[in-house]
Amino acid sequence: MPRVRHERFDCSPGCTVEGTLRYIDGKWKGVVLYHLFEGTMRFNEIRRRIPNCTQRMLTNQLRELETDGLIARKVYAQVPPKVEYSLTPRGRSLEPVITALKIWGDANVTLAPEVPQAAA
Amino acid sequence: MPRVRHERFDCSPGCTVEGTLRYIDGKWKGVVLYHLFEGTMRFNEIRRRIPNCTQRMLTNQLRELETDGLIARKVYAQVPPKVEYSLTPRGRSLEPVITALKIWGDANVTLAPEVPQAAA
DNA sequence: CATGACGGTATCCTTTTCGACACTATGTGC
DNA sequence: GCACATAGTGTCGAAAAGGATACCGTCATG
Repeated sequence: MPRVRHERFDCSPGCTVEGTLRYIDGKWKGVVLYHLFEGTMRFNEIRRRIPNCTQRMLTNQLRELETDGLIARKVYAQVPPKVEYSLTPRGRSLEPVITALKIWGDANVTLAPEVPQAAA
Repeated sequence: MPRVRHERFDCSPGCTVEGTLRYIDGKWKGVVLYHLFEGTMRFNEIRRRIPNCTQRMLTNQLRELETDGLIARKVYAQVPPKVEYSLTPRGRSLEPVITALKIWGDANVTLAPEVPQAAA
């Protein structure tokens, strides 16, 4: 999330591209959305799927996604807390975008590029 | 561009999504790519299309895109300098991604949300 | 009583991003 | 001699992103 989420996007025709990016930018938002496409999930369920993301960051990203109307947060008033996250229709409409990102990434992003894999 | 471009993307299946984002993230990269899909352009040509972007930032973004192998930079050894930017095949392969971002943005990103458009 | 699971907060700190502004070199035009 | 255009670079500083760590309340389990 940049300092100002979206101020004016009529500056030039490509600006809606940036506009979309502002929504899915953020270190873990892409992955979170990707996982939520599988279905509703509880907080720790998501957390386990993204081990490198700290609890605070996950909370942050989820809150922002919620604020942006991409995901819904449902709290159950139970004693061991239970919170479920799911995509809103708006969030689900991002599926082609995430899919495009994943396809390109699978083809072009080298996994762990700098790691010399047990450089003997 | 986050602090580390891509360290390991094998952490979870959605990570290539983030991987792709790391390439097109950066305040103006999306727009720059978008404009370059139209064809080769000179520095100030791009600059004029993205008025809100400062010269330094544009140079930055172009350098990063070049480093990532998405665009090519051709310098003509002329006295009034002339530099042309164009997409590499790799950069061009991002077209479906940018297109998906633009489609979603056109449909979902409100232009200038806080501006009450001549609120009388 | 201590520990763990759940779903978070609060605080602190470092790194990154990005904007503003000035400065560069060279040739042309006035 | 001065300004202008091109395509930058350098430096500074503020703000934001993001990581580390500790803490919260409640209930169940051992």
